[in-house]
Amino acid sequence: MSNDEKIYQKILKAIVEHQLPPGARLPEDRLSEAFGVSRTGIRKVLQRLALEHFVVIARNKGAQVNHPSEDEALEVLDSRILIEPQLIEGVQSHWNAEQSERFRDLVEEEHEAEQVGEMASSIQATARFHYELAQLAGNSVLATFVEQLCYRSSLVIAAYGTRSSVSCDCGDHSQLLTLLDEGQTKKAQAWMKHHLQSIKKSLVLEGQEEQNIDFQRLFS
Amino acid sequence: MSNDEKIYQKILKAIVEHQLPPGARLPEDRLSEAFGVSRTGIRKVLQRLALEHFVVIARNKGAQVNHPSEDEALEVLDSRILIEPQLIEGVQSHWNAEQSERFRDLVEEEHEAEQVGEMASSIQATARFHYELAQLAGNSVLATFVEQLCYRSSLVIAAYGTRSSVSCDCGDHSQLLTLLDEGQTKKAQAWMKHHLQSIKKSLVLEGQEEQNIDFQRLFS
DNA sequence: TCCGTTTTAATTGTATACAATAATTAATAC
DNA sequence: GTATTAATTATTGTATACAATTAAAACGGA
Repeated sequence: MSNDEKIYQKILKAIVEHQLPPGARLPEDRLSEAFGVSRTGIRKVLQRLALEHFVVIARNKGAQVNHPSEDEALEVLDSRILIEPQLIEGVQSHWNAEQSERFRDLVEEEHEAEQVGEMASSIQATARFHYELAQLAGNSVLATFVEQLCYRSSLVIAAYGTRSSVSCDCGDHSQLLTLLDEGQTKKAQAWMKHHLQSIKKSLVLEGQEEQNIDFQRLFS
Repeated sequence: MSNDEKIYQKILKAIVEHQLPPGARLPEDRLSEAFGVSRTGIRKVLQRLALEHFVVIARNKGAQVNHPSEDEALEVLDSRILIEPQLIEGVQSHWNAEQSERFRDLVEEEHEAEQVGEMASSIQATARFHYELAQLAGNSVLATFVEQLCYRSSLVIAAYGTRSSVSCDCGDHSQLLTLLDEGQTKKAQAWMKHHLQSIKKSLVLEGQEEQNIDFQRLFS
């Protein structure tokens, strides 16, 4: 893996794991000395992150972690609701014992992270479950798009998520695996749709956005 | 629009209109003198085009117009087949006389370009019809993705297309507009699916070669 | 002529310098 | 003391220089 790619991965990880919260500034020189490269390499990475909507770059003002709008948040989830259930069919056709075991390991990782209370790795593992499943459907163009949507979802959850956004109350991913094991494609599709919809519902879209503080009253 | 953006648009246009054929090399210094900027700006644009799969960059070997593999070609079309029909519902709900007229104008442009035999603008207009329709569905995340898929389709057609890939034999886009006018959502969905499938079928999957390009004249 | 090696040229990778712009602080007038 | 302006600092935008790498040409021996 190239050096640029490693830097990209590290920053992206920090963003989706909420170590760099939405709105955090990302000055080029600070990053360049942190990673031990010149600004040139950092700029390249930031441009990429901007194209993928993980950061926003304002001319002459630099980059900061994207704080998705409410519209963007909903659209990201809606996109997943439209695509991911449709991929189940392809997943089912590639399903076998080996895959089943591999994904159960992933679910196990999710559980462990959640038990220990490590929000960061829990989010990471959950996203990974979804986009590795997408890869199995056999269309890498769509799989890449879903992967990006999963990461963007992490950012959305950072901005608007609640506890149940991470470990949603419709049950865990192992239920889906069981349905796939049993060859119940339709039910698996329905499960996936419901799963994503419940994540969407768990978002709280209000409050912290633009709170216009009335200093007059506050200090009178 | 920033200067970078203008350069990006021009190169992208040249690619999707087949003036820069798949496989064409894009040396940084040649482009930088053609556009009158330093290599820095050109590199930025090339990186973006690479992320969007319009060019491929090989380390120490530079960029060239992507020649999509057969797999990629099929996956791009399959992605559209999966997504675009699903957007019809949202399109229908936003449909009105004004939109109808706007899209009929677009179809008119397609016809004119085709009459004159201008492959380039014909391809451009056809892509535009599809992604502007996608925008109407009300999900800008998906619309952006569909837009990219449409442009990538132009590249696929450059590599594997035939005459009927651009002006497909299942009839023109005005048929879809009529269905939308009549509120026949299901039929419109089916039409869209069939339309994209017939484009996919029109591809002939085998290869060809490259040539030499005068960047100075192309971009002056 | 053909093949392999060596040398040369062309091209990209990375760092740095300087200019342009925005943000912050200091200064001044009222 | 406050508000407005000026000066300073910090940060990004762009071009260029040089190193690293690859591709191409020249060369020599069989």
